[in-house]
Amino acid sequence: MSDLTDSPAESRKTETRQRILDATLNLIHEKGIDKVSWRSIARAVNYSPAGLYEYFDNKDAIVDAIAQEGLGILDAALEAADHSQGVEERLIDMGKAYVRFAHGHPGYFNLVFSVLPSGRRAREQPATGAYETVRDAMQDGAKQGLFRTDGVLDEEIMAYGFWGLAHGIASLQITSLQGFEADFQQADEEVLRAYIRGLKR
Amino acid sequence: MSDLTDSPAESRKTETRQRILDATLNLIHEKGIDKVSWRSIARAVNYSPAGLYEYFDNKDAIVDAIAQEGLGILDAALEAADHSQGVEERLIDMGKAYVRFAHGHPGYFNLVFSVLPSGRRAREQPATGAYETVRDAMQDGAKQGLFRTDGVLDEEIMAYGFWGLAHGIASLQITSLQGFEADFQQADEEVLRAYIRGLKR
DNA sequence: TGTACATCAGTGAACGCGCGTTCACTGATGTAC
DNA sequence: TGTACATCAGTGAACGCGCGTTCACTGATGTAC
Repeated sequence: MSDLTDSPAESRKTETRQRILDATLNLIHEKGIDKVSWRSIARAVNYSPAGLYEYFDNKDAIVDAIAQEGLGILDAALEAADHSQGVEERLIDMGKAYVRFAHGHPGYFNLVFSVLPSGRRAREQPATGAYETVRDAMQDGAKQGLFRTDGVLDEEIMAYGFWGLAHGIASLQITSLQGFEADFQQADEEVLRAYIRGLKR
Repeated sequence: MSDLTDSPAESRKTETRQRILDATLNLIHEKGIDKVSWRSIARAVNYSPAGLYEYFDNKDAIVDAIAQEGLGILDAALEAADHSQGVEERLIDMGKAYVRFAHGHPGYFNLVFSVLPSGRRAREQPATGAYETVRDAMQDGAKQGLFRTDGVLDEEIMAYGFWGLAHGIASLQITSLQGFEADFQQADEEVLRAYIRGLKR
């Protein structure tokens, strides 16, 4: 993480920035993002509200930085899941990884994919990296002749649907279905497989 | 809407309640729910903040009432979409109706399906009525021998996946993909069909 | 090594603001006789 | 129909609170000579 060209002063600053980000993510987990105020962040890192301005210009800057971190984690998770043998297994693993990400980092997940509570739109094109990983796998499948290639149902749309399915079951699980007792892991695998089956020629 | 047994006084009260709900939904659309305060609702209906207490105990009560309305609309939309000939068409129509609901009523949609900004969980089991409409169609399909009936992939899981897919593409469209130029209607139909195809025996 | 000064990281008090809630109140409408 | 009273719908002022931001400040650390 620490850049070798950083002066000691710069790297201390970077560390503090990170401490602030970590504390804020914690607060988001605990209380929901709308209850997280500038002052509450300052309290969490034992600073005066004024002191925080040394590190960030405003709450949006902090939230944006956290969302970027979240995106990085998601990107990495999907890439890590992209190393199975066949195209189908790669896709299934990615779908599962997506859901696991939502469960493991609901704070990030909500931040990245919601209309932000501030009313601002979520980042411009969230998760483009992760999305491309999915689309690439779809393209591989199409190249191998695994999938239909109707005029309409191209790789882009196939990837869109897959992403939507993974996203949908993930967000249902962490919102409406939170607390439900069910073997979601198995159900998720089944429905992801069903979708892929439907793409085949 | 108005109950015939209501006294004039009671029905005036009901009307005012409705005016408050409508104004609040408007505010939610305009500014996002977290920016909607008790006082801003009062301002919107030209009441003093104190006057509102005649009609609702607090903001949560108002929001809950709106969420109930939203659920009613969604239930009705899915039921209305449930009148095509074959099971497959019924499902496709419902999926489209779901997405149309999200587009047409993003305020309701976010309210019903998000972790509420207040940090409260969304209502206990949102959209059970609408969900059951989907599951019933799945069951019909299974009864007719249209779908596989593996041990694992039962109607419940099929419905869960369908709901997740519709929910996922809907929420992507109104958040991350908002403003994108694409023929989502066609893409949605294709991916919904692909999923259903994957359920078939 | 010591001294003088500059920079840095952070403080504490203050500002004006919008919030939710309370309370005593008022003026209009409804009811009883 | 008129009068006396009760209820109703809503007001206005006040409360204490947490908020974001500013500003003059301080004490510690770093730098130059």
